[in-house]
Amino acid sequence: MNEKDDFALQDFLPYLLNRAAEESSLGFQKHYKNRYGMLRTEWRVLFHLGNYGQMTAKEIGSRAKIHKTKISRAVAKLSEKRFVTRTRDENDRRSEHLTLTPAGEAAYKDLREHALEFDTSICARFTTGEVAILRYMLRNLAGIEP
Amino acid sequence: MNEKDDFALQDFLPYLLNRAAEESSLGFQKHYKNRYGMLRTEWRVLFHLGNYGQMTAKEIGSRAKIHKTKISRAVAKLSEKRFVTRTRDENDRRSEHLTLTPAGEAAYKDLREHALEFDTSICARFTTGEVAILRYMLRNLAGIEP
DNA sequence: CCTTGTTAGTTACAAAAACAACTAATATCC
DNA sequence: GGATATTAGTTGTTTTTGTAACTAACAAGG
Repeated sequence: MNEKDDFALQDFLPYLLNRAAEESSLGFQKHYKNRYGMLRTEWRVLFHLGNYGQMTAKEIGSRAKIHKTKISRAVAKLSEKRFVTRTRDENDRRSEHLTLTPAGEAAYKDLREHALEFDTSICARFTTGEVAILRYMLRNLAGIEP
Repeated sequence: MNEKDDFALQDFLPYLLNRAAEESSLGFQKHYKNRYGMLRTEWRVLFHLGNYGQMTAKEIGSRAKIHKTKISRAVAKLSEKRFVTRTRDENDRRSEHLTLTPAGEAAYKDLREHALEFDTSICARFTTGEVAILRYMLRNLAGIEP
């Protein structure tokens, strides 16, 4: 039906990347969804705060490349759940500093444990060298500095 | 603020995969979105039909792991745009065979051109060996047979 | 045949994302 | 100082997705 061509859909990188990302997200989702009723943006925010410490919504947004409306709503949810506290910056009263509460810290540590396990189980299918190359390439593609 | 730990968010594969996928999607999106007003699922369906020839919605769904409701809506849109025609299977009148119209074929070829270019530009940042490893790993992660 | 079960695809409704418009605080420049 | 522009974050509205329930056609066992 179709003349021969050097294009194959299953080799197209954006397609492959999306399929792989969807698949891996699905595997990890159940941890934060079932156990804490979180959305993807919520755990990303939680992880950023847990991983890097106190931050403003703005900083999380620019680091994780998440739109500010998504952050705003995620922070509202996390605040409802008493996982983060918001304190106004006294020098610039527009922005507020987000910090994990002890409960938020506990959730973060629990999820981090599962994340680490999940990550390890993925890597187990490949050699150490392959995984290193994958990470390096994905960071490059994602626009994250090494 | 946070005790040392061997977990770093920017190394977590589901996170990296999603970031890389989003970034690369964004780059390609403008072609099918601006030029043809398509959604992601629509171009995927179009590409499947262009790449593999006539298929049913079911087949596309299982190949691309897209839920049937998304396929259904994408096919409806593509049909409105006169990019695909639907013909009932006479032996099993539940399913219908989807085929690209000449207009659909033209759109596919045009987008395929851009896809190829885009893919090439991505690969240019890496060595041939790295790209081969990346594709192999992503196919594995996505659950696509080599 | 005729009940029961399965499958292809659609539709309806709820959840989430995208986008635009908004408020309130600060910065700039005259 | 005061008009104007920017910035941090929020809210409202529209699209898009996810999920469940549905229709219509077929299949199988009795």
